[in-house]
Amino acid sequence: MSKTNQPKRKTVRSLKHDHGACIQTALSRAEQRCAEAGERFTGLRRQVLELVWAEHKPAKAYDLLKKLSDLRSGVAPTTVYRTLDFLQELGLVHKIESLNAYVGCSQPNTEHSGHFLICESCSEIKEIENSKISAWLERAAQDEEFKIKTETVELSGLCIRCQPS
Amino acid sequence: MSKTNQPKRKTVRSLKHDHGACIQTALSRAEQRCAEAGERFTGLRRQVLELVWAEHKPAKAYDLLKKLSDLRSGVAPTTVYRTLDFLQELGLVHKIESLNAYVGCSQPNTEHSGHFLICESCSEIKEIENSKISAWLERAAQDEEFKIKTETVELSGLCIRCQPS
DNA sequence: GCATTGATAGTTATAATATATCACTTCAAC
DNA sequence: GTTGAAGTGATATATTATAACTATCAATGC
Repeated sequence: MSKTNQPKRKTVRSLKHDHGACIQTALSRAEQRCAEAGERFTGLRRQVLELVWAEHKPAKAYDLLKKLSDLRSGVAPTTVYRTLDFLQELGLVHKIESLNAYVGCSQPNTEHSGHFLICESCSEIKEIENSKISAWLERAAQDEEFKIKTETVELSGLCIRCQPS
Repeated sequence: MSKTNQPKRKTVRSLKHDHGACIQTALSRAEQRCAEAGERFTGLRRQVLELVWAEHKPAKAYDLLKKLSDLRSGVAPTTVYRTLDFLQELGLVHKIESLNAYVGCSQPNTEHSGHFLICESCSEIKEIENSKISAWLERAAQDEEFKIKTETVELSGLCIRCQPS
């Protein structure tokens, strides 16, 4: 066993990724986003967002409920769903429709629909920032004279680390 | 009131669209598809598919359950979900993840993920056949060296008939 | 201060969606 | 006609989500 003060490294991701900092960034962006919107970033909202960001994996509402119950009392489904709805409205989390689960948004300051790569093997989720996708989809919709309001784009498959070499 | 034998015209779509024929086409394609796959197109499967195709709108599992109960006895949730799963595996229906609902597939003979335009106003759903979308998404995924297996693309908004003029 | 008010959170109940499991039936192949 | 697999029936339960009402908190004007 190493005697260094390095934090434990458990996943491949963590080899390159300081997740503590990642969560802190998300929280301070959220604080900022709430301030802008004139909304309060309450203890409950902070705790739920922190739990959602605990991993780069989709968080299920009832799993959040269980974890949240360890942190405070009087937690019911409503508590979780209400808070997730709030966070969604501010663009702080996205719902993954194909999994009935939630992930933190990495770009809460820009207006956008989330587009996701979902690894079926390790469950990690990556939000792709490729704005061309929206432009392409708009174009396809225009062929039908359809006016898009929200885009659900969820691509399931294998991330680079889970592909057989 | 007209005295012709024309069927009643209730929706805008029906003015240009012979939906009876539309369902018949879907059913015979399904028969063909099952034969190819060495699967049986049973009465139950036919009835469920017919109900899914009743409208170009998403059909919810429990609504199908109710309607199916009028047609036969011993219908439970399992009956419906099992049959929908079967139809999905053969590519005869798609699930709309953002609505927890099902629509008939218009191209059951070609291998494809469904891409949908969903009107928030009239609920009509159109499957877009634009194969460029898949190519674009592949390209975006390749930037992350991600291997796509299934695509969920659901674009909600307003169809041409529901847009304010 | 403190009363008013709207936003936030707690509480209870229930609705909507989906799966597990086991038993019975049907049907096609032999 | 037997048999074995596929299909369906039946019962129970798990999972996901919302409704409706009450209590508390926190900002504001007085």
